Amino acid sequence: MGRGKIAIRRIDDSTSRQVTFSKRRNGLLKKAKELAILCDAEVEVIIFSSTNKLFEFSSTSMSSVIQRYNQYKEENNQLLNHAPDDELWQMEATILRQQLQNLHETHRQLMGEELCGLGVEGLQKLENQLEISLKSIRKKKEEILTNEIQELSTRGSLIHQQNIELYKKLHEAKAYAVCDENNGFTTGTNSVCIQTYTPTNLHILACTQA
Amino acid sequence: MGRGKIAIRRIDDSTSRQVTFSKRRNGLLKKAKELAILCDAEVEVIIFSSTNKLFEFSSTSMSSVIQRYNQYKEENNQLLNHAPDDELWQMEATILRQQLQNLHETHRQLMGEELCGLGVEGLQKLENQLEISLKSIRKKKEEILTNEIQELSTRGSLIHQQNIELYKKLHEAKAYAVCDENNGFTTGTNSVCIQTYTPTNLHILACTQA
DNA sequence: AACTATTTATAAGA
DNA sequence: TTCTTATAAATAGTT
Repeated sequence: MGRGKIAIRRIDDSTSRQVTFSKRRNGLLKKAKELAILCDAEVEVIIFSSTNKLFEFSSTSMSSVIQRYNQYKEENNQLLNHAPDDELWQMEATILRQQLQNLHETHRQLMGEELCGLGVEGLQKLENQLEISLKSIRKKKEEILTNEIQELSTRGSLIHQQNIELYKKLHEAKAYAVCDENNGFTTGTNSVCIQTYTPTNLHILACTQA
Repeated sequence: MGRGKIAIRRIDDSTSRQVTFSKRRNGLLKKAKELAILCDAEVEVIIFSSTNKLFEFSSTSMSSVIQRYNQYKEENNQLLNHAPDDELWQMEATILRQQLQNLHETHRQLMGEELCGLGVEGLQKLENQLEISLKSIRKKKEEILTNEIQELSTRGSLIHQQNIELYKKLHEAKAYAVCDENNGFTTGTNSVCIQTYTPTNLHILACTQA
């Protein structure tokens, strides 16, 4: 795949080999990753360059794959000469992995994937379960929203109430200030001012703060 | 690289995923081999399918690569090489148990239980997912039912067809029996015989079919 | 398991 | 190393 075709054997030219290594290494790692994602597989790649540099990819954890690999090989080769502790933990891990796998399958079905193994009856049961789930989820959502609205509304009217109080106080303060001014020099305009503040402003307030 | 482009994410259809796995697995192993040869590198690939089958490639010996890998890692992470086997397994079990627990929680939420940890947004996402699931499940169910109906219908008409054939044969047999009585006479009589039988039987048949 | 239309990887060159 | 581009190779969808 390139300008020309090359035979699959060691590239003699060192520079060219280095360049090809870099390109193909990336290609391999990319494809490993894609395979793992696309096909839900556990994939692990280890590469040592001729200059002894390490490159790796692992879809899960490297050590877990290696462990699993060893486990697989041991099962096949029947080289089970383990210390008891080892075996116990290993067994535990195996059981857990199995459980995880089962749960994974159920989970997929709940997500509407991998329905092939199910008959009409199974599908119906799944459907019923999901409808129950939906009902429960919607109820919970409504509950939260209702609460939020309730709270907001309560807080709103509280604030509004405070506002009214504040304006009342403000008004009183102003009224006193006017009275203070009247102490020395009296004019007709002052009394007019007081009267215009009292009822009208409170009404306007109620509108703007609501 | 195919008839169409695909997004790199888990393939939902299980058959398709299986096929792709098979193709890409071969591709990956081939490329690993080529890289090892072309660039004189030590390459190792381990693949576990979602059905837990093992596939592997190693340019030298697998255990030697793993050993080398562990040696390489030893510098950064002493745990992998130095910890006794049972500790490694214990670690693995712990990780698996954690994964199981996480999946369990998600599972409960899909079942409409334990929704307390979720906000409105999370609930909405869950709801959307379940609706997608339901759609997919109902589609599958309908598919199965439609197929069943189709099959029954096909089998029904097949049986009916057989019925017609049987009646025809029966009639012919009777016609010949009548002709045998007329031993040696010409075709004129035969055709009359047939005509008297034919329409009646077909009529009866037509009624049973409908 | 083949086939083939496309997409992707990459060899060569800059 | 990185970019470009012509071409080889891989593979998605189809039969």
